[in-house]
Amino acid sequence: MTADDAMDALVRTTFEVAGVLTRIGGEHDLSLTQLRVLGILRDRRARMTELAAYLGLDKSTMSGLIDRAQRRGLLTRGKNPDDGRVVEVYITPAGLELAKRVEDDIRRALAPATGRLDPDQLDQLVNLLDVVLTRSTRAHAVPGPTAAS
Amino acid sequence: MTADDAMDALVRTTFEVAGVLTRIGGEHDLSLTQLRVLGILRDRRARMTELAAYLGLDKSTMSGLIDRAQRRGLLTRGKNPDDGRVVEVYITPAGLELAKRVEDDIRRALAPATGRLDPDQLDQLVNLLDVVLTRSTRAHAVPGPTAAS
DNA sequence: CATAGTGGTTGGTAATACAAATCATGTCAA
DNA sequence: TTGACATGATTTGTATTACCAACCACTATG
Repeated sequence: MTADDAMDALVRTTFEVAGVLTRIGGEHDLSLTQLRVLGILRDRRARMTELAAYLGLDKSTMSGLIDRAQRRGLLTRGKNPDDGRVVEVYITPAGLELAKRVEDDIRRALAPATGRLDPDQLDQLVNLLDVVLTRSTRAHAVPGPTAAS
Repeated sequence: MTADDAMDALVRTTFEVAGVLTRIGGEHDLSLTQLRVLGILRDRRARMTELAAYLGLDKSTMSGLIDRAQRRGLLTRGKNPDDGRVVEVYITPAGLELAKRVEDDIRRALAPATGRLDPDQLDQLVNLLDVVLTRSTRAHAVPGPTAAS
């Protein structure tokens, strides 16, 4: 029964957080997907197919998405010298700045929620979610089930 | 710092779970939003404005959403005898059946993830997420921070 | 070097979402 | 009671998101 409760809590949390992200994104004229793209490109560059695969979208969807973000000056397309077919996408300074602002807003928006937990509980939550997020089947060296933190 | 980690874990979990829901929904020709509508109407009926407010969407968006679902025979529109302006939306037997199938699929899809946690951990996770989801400011009588389960 | 494969874009269509305008019904005050 | 306003929902118009199929450009392989 508890597994069902957990599923329920996860799904409700998902909608709740997605709602917050959608709202904050909207305040900056960013869809949830654009917000994700910006988030990904904050750290690293990526090729179109890579982005599409990561986001679970079709290549053609990426083209339009990147088109619009590029038109807004948030991203740039560049060529890969080793393979003329590849298009690599970078974030621009303007994009980076926007990404930072959005991240701050998200932090502020979620603070009341996470703020209801004390440091120990936050640690627990992070550890538990990390386990849930583990993609592979390998045990992943769970960092102490109950003896955590 | 841990609050940021928690935020990060929550956001990544959100995208992960949303991805699963989108995939499963897609297998049944349901968008994430339609899936939510179906989920809401499983238990109770609702009026258009109510649904829109709950989902954070515009009323006009709801009209189209309900139109399509109704055309598929998943929902019905009914009139409220007390107020002629109000339209109430019900789920149909077909819709209920689909909702159940989808829920099963979601359960199956998330099982590997939640299955990595033992009963105690599942309890912890549910409790922690419940606290995070608490909308109001009241302390909500946290059911045992560390002494849980 | 021809052929097949890979990476992206283009064109077409449907769904999602918003805003503004509209319509029908309710409510309230003069 | 009726005129003015408010509320609930739909309609219309537009942009975005997303898919698929077809296509173009470039690589790799025989």
